[in-house]
Amino acid sequence: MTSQPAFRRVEPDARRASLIEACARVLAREGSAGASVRAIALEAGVSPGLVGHHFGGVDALIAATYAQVEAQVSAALDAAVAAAGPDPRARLNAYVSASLLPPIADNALLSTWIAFWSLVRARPEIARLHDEQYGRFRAGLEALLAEAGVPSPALRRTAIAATALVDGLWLELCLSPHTFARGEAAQIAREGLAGLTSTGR
Amino acid sequence: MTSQPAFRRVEPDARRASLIEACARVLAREGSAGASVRAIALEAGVSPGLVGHHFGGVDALIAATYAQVEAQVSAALDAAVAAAGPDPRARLNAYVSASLLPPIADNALLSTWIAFWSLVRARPEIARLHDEQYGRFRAGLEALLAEAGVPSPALRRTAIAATALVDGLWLELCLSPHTFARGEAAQIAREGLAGLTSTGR
DNA sequence: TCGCTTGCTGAACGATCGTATAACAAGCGT
DNA sequence: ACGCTTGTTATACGATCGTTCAGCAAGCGA
Repeated sequence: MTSQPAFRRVEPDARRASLIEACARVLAREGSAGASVRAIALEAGVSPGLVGHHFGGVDALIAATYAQVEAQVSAALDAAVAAAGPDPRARLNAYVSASLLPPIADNALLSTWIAFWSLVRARPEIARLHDEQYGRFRAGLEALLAEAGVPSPALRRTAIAATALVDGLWLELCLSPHTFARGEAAQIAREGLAGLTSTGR
Repeated sequence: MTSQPAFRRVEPDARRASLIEACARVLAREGSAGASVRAIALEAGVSPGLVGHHFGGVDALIAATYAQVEAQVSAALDAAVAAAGPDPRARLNAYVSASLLPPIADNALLSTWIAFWSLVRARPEIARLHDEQYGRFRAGLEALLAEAGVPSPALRRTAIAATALVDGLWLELCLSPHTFARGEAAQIAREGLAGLTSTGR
């Protein structure tokens, strides 16, 4: 009778990725308060010591998870824009709509995102990542708005408003998912965007 | 030499109010993660045991703090609307602008609010309070929108969009206060509202 | 097949968490 | 002036937190 190995050795990059995924799942399920080293390690099926071994501390793991989630969202948005074709208005709509439809407007992803928000004020590293992410999101939106003919002076304010609209819908979608459905949120965002760009002059 | 009293006896209601204020300050300063019984008691200048004595547990204190902050915000918004006079459009603008100007768009208040958001998913009592608060905010907005001539079919969607716009601006105002100023946020909200109501048809 | 590298485990540490409770004392009523 | 009510303190308890580290073992290379 040959006993199976008590654990599997995995190369560091793969293990780090596995821990990041587990961290995202815990953040989604229990919020930032429940994202303890032990809970994450249990979720990943490894011992608690591994977090310190691969990331140095739980803060670095959470920051890495933020970076990875943000990269996923950015990639999905870029893909949606690319799939929308050349029409500027369609590309703009695709950017905003995609933010509020699967796979981005996924319950787990939104919960993870709000957990990050709650950490911004406490952890400077998370705050830095947030600023970068917000800047990127708004810059992408500004570029699409410019393509769509929004004049330069109104660009910044329109982009801020549209970002706020999307973030606010994300927030409510996450906090009380029964208030409205994902499809309705996307529709509201599309209509709202039309209003924001029409009077932005 | 007469030694001064080691502590002062205060009637329960006043002590509860004092603890609620201390809780709000801690939430604003350190976020939800830092709102421990001991930190709150230290902030209030009392012993940790008092929290359990007056509220039964820290969860009830946080819920009570939520309720009190929400009541303050509601009162301030109602006052702003009342001060705006009879014109429907002015009342609507006052409602939205007041949400993004002092004293509501105060750093401490916004930080407290985001701390509550981060607790919604973890604590059912907070989730219930949030649903009530969100419903009230949206209902007030719907009433003002109806006054301002927004047709009934578009009422719900427009109110959701406007609420999302305000929440999103709150969020960013709180997460990275250096991105834009409070006054700019109020201006963006006013312009955005004009756009939302013009094409909401 | 065996040694070596190293990913990994699991226990232990001190700090801090929320809560319960016995003892204390402030200050009003008599 | 003194007893009584009760608001308040201080301590203790068990659980859980993040982190550390000595040692085990997986699995590749020789």
